[in-house]
Amino acid sequence: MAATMKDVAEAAGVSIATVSFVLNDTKPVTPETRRRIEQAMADLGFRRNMVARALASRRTRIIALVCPFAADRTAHSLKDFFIGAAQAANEADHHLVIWPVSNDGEALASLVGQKLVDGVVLMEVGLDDARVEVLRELNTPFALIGRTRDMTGVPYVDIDFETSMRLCLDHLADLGHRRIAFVNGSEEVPGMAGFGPYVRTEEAYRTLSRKRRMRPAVFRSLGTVRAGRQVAREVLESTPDVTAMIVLEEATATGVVAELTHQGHKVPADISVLSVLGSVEVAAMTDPPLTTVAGPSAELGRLGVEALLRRLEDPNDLTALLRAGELVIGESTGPAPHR
Amino acid sequence: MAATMKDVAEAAGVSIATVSFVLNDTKPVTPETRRRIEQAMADLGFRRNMVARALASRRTRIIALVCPFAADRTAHSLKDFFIGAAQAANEADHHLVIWPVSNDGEALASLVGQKLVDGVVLMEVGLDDARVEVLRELNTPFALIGRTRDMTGVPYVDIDFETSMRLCLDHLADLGHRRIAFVNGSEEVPGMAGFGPYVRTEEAYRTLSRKRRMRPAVFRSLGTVRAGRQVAREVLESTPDVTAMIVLEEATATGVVAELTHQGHKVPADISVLSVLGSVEVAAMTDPPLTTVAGPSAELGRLGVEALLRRLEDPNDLTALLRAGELVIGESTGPAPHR
DNA sequence: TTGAAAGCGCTAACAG
DNA sequence: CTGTTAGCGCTTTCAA
Repeated sequence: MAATMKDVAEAAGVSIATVSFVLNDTKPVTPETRRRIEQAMADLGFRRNMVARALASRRTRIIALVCPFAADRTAHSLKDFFIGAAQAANEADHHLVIWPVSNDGEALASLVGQKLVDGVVLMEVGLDDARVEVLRELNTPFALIGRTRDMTGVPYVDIDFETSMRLCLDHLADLGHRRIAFVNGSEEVPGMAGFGPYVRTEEAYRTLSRKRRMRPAVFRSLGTVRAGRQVAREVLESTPDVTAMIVLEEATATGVVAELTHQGHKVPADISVLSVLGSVEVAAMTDPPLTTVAGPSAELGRLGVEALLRRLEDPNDLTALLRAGELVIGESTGPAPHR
Repeated sequence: MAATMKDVAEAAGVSIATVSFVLNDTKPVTPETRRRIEQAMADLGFRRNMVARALASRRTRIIALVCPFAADRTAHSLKDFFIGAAQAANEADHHLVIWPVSNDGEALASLVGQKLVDGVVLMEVGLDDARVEVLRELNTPFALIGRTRDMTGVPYVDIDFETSMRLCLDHLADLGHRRIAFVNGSEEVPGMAGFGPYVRTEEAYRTLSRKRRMRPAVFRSLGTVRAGRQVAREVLESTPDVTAMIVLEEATATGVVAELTHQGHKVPADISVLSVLGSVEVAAMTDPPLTTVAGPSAELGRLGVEALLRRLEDPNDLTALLRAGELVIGESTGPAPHR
């Protein structure tokens, strides 16, 4: 069977402790001894048993990514978070386990209690999130992707909503738009009340609009294509002087473009549409392809893991990182029409 | 700190072995003793340490999902595989780790060598896949999502391409279509040569077309919107009598619809478009929303894990499951036009 | 039906 | 610089 450290020690004619020292680089070892040990490891094809190591060292080198449970009501970009997080973990010689757990404190506590993971990265945190309390009480190291209301002492990474929104408004203002509507997601959806991105993008939109002396016009819509078509009609009826729309949920943005076109409005000649914090893939799928401020999903997954890993090194580390989306210009935005 | 079995044993006035027996239900225990032990566990808030259990039992109860590395060239549905797999694992009291490993045998071998996981589920397997050989040599239990050329002795779950394609053709034939093109993905992409879904859907399309005495017309396209627009033009030029198109990559399908509409062809009045093995979410995003035979992604993730778990119970278990997509009727298919 | 004890493979004092 | 050894918390014989 697979060689153990004992086998390596015997083959190299040293004690098992010495093998451990070269493996972990925790104590000085004569070059010659080291060489013999490394030779033996190579000969035997030795690979260190993670489980034994974890038990003895009280560090499993596994971290958990807690993600929303529902496969359906879940952003396209979830896969980017996964991949980004898993890669960051792998690069640091850690493993990433996926825990699809909804807002269920008990389930989370039970998983954490298994002592399988060194720490937890929490996704899609709400402004008030029960899971954060659970983790705090369990004394488990954790980091958040997103923010709760009170972030004192909690490491997190999140989207820089203000900068992201500023990118949208700058782009549209540069094109001469002065009457810009914002279509937010709907907090009516169960579990979405106080959802950070909804709250923060809207706040940024309102603040920045006023600063530019533009009258805010906020609409809400479910994150579906159908709802997007609906809200497009609403906007046209209630605020006909709008020349551009910033849309938060990408499916909604898609519906908006479809409905505008359907009603005979040219995008972007008559009205511009900009998708904020969606994915480039989905943005590319509409006709015309959406201009978007793409959400930094994979990066956030990576940064969340890295924040947790730092915290594991240093219990006082307090990462607080914001990352803005990136403006990817498509064909759904153009100069404001003369009216 | 967290209570151990020893604590429970002491509190219940029994030996640690007895606690283990009730925990694992491996030996008969007097109801009274059992009660005392359960009481003690409840009082102490005992939770079994997974790592110690794993080391002693030589079963970690962790399985790995090996998924494509590249965050970009990766289907929207990847997240569904993840969630389906993670849920299935959780339900069976297992954990799922994500290993983003491309076709790199050595990396995979190194991960497996850590003895962290009991088995591996491989995604996106090609007709000839190096990783399968690696796993076989390492003597690691594994299951495939997808199929290699030679599947003797290998447990797998995969899409039932023939039935999925039959659903497409039936649907279109029922609507009176007789001249149906198929737009395949492109094997020109590095790593996509011999990609199972490409090979098998095309084969099914050709076979079934001939059976119905319809002349096959196969096109190939990269899985992007732009390429979809391109291929739509190709089809129109080279095969103007086509009244329906079946498109494999969903981004391509999106581009096809956009281009047809753009060129003044009404979908579906002039030409029907059907997306095969895409996601309902993306299908809903075009205008008109695509009819699709939706790929069973979450289910395959789940079934792949379940196949592996069975294999772990019984090394001779040989799961071989095919699951067809599901026809979700949108508004991109309609009666064949009179010509 | 229960208990004692020997590991699982490694880490980390401590001793030399 | 290297070796000895006591665990990590649990499973699993074997004996009682």
